[in-house]
Amino acid sequence: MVLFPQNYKKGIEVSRDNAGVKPAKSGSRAKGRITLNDVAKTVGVSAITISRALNDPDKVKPVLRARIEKAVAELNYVPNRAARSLAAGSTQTLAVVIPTISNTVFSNVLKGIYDQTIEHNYEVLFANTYYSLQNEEKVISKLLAQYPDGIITTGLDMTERSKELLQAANIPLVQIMEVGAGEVLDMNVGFSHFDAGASMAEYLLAQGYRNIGFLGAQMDFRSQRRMQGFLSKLADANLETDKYLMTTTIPSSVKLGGHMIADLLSEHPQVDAVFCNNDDLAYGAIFECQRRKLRIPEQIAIAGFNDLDASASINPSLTTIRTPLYEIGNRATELLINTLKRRPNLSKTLDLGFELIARDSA
Amino acid sequence: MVLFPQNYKKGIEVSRDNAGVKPAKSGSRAKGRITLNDVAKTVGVSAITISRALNDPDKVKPVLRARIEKAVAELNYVPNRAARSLAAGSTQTLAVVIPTISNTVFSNVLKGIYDQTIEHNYEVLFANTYYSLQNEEKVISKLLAQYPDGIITTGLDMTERSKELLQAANIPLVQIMEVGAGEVLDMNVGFSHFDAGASMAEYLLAQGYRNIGFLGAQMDFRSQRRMQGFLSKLADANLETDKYLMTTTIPSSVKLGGHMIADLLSEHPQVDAVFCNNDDLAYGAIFECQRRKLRIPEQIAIAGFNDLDASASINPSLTTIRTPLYEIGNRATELLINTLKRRPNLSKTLDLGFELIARDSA
DNA sequence: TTAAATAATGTTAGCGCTATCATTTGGTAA
DNA sequence: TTACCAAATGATAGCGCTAACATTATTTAA
Repeated sequence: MVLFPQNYKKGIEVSRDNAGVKPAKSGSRAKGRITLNDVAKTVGVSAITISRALNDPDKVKPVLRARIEKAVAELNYVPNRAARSLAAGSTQTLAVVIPTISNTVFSNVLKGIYDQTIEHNYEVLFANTYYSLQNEEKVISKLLAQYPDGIITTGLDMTERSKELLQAANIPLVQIMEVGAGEVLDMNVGFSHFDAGASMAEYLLAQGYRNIGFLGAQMDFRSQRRMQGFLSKLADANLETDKYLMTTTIPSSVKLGGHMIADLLSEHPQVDAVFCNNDDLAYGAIFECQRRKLRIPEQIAIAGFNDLDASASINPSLTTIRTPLYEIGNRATELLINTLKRRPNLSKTLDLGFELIARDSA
Repeated sequence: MVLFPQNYKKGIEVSRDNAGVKPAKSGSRAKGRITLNDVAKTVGVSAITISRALNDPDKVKPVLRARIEKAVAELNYVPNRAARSLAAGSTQTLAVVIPTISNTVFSNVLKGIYDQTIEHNYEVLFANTYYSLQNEEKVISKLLAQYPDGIITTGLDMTERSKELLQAANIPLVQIMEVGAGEVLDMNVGFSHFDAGASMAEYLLAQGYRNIGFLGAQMDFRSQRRMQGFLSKLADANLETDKYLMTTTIPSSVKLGGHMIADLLSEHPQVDAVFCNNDDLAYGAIFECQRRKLRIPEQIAIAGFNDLDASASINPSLTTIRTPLYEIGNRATELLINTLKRRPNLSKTLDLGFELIARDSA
């Protein structure tokens, strides 16, 4: 039978099967929850012994420990992390600042972070900046109020105030996604977006394309640097850089990719290759070209970025750049936890690179 | 200039531009951070006044408030939420339990949750169950240790122990994604997966398809109920239900969709329509059919579930069921926050429905 | 003008836990 | 036995903040 309490009011006593033990206080601030002291009274030992049994079991005799564990289970005791944090000065929490959770790129990164934290018994607090440095400043401030033991932020570009806050917090920090494109405050894990863009340009040039376009959505700092890397190689080859360039600050989506390539082609039908700054955009471009009966890559080549799930399966399969998203999250968290556990890191900066995956679309 | 502290050791003093004020204590537990008391001393008022200026600004005279805000900014003071939580008995934190963050479905739900929490100044703590009830039990226990003010869990199926823990926690709970398919512990937001499945079956039947297959990945409880709803309508129409059925517990992906339809077609080339339990799977199926030069929907119809970003753009555009993912997260959080703020909710259960989007693929 | 009401600020205690140091228990060697 | 040491457990204080009540300043009403 399950009866869920109808009333959550502070101090309201809710019936529980607690072996007769009731929460000690039900004053106005009491939450009516079982505390360490309740367990201690039940077992007949001091509170600190319960604390030890839970946090450092080896310090408590096995027999007593067993009794404590039994009482904890019976009373449904759940330690109060706020109290623990306050007393111990550590929250076992990591803060994560990403642009938006609803982008596959960052949900993959976050998964990498999550899997590492769960293994080391940390919690994850995340916040979205929605690609705004002002928002970032706000959420950093909010997250720091939770006194995380460490923090991960996205990108190397932030406001001076954000930097100040992070330094004043005096906790390890990993800036993720990008390396080699700005000031690093502490640690850094990612890859070079400039090089990634350049690498795709070189590939397309090597394939013989000469009227090469660029479609960019979102156009955050990293997108811009991918574009710069890309255009620098076109410039090196004495090709047009501005002519077939189309960017927007609208977030990337499949639909947007369709619209953008439509616009580009209506202005410049001679374009023979397009680098989309995100696979989503590239999917949309491919679909739109299909509708226009343009053969890919014969009439127009399409390339993407990130190597998302569908890229290997789409027709034609998408030439793209694989980025180590999960690994970035995972390794960044590893750096953080190593630092927190006073284990040395080989390096404060990890360039995890990228990989150009040549498939059929270009 | 930015110099990041090289040492995070407790109590180590790090130089800061703190207008001469140093953290009060640097004992072994002190984190070397500025506290309310430091601000109070700087401004020359009591700590509680600082607290009020920050939490309930109207209660402090504007002139004084301005001085306090200035001091807070100069000292880079960040309130300690653990201390606040402990003193106030509220953490301003909501816990979220979802199967996996790396599934677009749940990252959309989480975004809905996040956007609502940010507006009301709550924090989000999330955990993944990876579709395991045992994991769910563990993460619920871990999350409750943070004493969240409210909690959102996914689905109606959980272990007895999970239910016990949630009840003992005595905080508002919203079970999301599904309604009408099991015991609700407190509040409930979602839609009927059985009905959604049934609705797609009716549509396909109405279109005249008779050799109708089903491809199911992951096959968690909700997938199963979608399948049951779907098959029940096929049975009503006296059609085969088992013959063209293919399921796996492997997580859904585009690639998997391709493999599954390939397998299904090699066994049963007569299949004329397939309902994929996820759009990802449907994309993969469409791509594979294209490679086999099967005309969609003339030779084989494909339908999906969730109406993800690419579904409207793919060729042919995908007939699917649009599910209110963002809204589920958003409304569930709204219910939770209303409850926490003692505002009445019209209902403890919200059926947000679904919508069949008929496009070209079926 | 003075009392009463209200606004603004202060004092005190305590939220639930753990660091630190103190004490007790049990085991070992002399 | 006694002295000694390690292991196990306990007492105390305090982490940084806010609820509750107390006091003081300011405004308003009579």
